[in-house]
Amino acid sequence: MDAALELVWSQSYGAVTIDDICKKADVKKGSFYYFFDSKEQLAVSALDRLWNDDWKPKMDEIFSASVEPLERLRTYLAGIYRRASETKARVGRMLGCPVASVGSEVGTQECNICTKTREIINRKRRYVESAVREAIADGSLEPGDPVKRTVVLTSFIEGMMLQARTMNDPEILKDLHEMGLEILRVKSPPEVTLAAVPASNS
Amino acid sequence: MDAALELVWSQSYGAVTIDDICKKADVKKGSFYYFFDSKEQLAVSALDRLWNDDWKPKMDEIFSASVEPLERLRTYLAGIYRRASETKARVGRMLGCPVASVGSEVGTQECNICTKTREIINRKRRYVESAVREAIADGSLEPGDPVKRTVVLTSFIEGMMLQARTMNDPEILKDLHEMGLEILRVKSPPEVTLAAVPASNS
DNA sequence: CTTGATTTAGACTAAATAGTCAACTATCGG
DNA sequence: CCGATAGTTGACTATTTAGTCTAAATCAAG
Repeated sequence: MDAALELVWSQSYGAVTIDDICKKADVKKGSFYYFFDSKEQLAVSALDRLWNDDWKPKMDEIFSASVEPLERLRTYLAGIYRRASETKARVGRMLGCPVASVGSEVGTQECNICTKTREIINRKRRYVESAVREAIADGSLEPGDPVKRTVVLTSFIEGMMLQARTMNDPEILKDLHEMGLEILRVKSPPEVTLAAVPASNS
Repeated sequence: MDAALELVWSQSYGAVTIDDICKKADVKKGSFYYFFDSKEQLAVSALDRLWNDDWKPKMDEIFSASVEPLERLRTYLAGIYRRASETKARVGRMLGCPVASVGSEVGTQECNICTKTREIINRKRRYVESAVREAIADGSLEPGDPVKRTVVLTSFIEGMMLQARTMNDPEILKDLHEMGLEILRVKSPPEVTLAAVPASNS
């Protein structure tokens, strides 16, 4: 599953063959088919694992209720550019969001992968939405519909990631944090925002 | 090229084979290789044609200098949901932006397709950017950096399209127009905006 | 019509790919 | 140590796929 994720993330779902995955994982085809029926089933399992073992814990930490809602969003936004840069430094490529990439690629085919990517995207969104709702309620964001505000923010983020991947340039994400806060309509002026930034590395 | 575009758009670049394209175009392999060296070269030609024969004329019309800058942006935004719905009605699927989909899929491979998708995305952006710049200059948008404003808007749009494709639901784009104007920071209140809409079908 | 150039057809090869299978090996509870 | 279960292996088949090649067909101009 790790090998499959890496390959699919750095290339695309369609470009990766079962032979590639077996080679990368140093496993023979027979072993592969002992555990999985097909590439599709493997992809679903791998995405499921990605969510449960990697993303969910991280999201639970970032969006912990012990942190102020606006601060959660700040931390989330700041992490995007940081992780993209790290990945680019590690693999030499701007990779973007694997779930969005795969989701877009197979989204027209109504396979099991679609169900899984949709599920993960919706789960992720829920974290953002509840933080946005709370932040609007506690007055740290301008009043408005939290659902729409979340749609705008998450679409913006996905669009930025998509573009960074297409252009192979993580630097496109440099101002994502700042732009994201602007989209969110933070009440306090940017000067105050800037002064508050050091607190985000807690 | 038409057959290739249709297939790649409705599925993905990796999922479409030369045989598929030949079958769809009702052409034999020998003919294909008489005109093209490979699937990649065909894709580049097809994307180039898509831009020159389809997108560029449309963009030139929408972003005509004879129209007020804000009005250009309005028309552009309104067209996205409309066309997505039409396509969904025609092919039964929410397809999104073919250039963005292909660009994301092959973006990590540094092939000729990448160059072409990047070129098209940049060209498209220039239309939006100049309209945003003019709209800020003439006071119909709040003051700010037109480049950043454009990045935010286009990323938002691409993110929405990506999501609509992943979810196979064009209705996600229903409020794109309104949300886009909010992101653009239109100066006049939404009531006035609403009253001005009928003028957009000119 | 004739000729030469362009285009098409379809059979062909070689490689890649998905998927199968029976034999083999490791592990683990008793 | 035994037997059983779980896991591994590599060779195997069938299919798909990219790409080639030659002969036939079409076309355009004199």
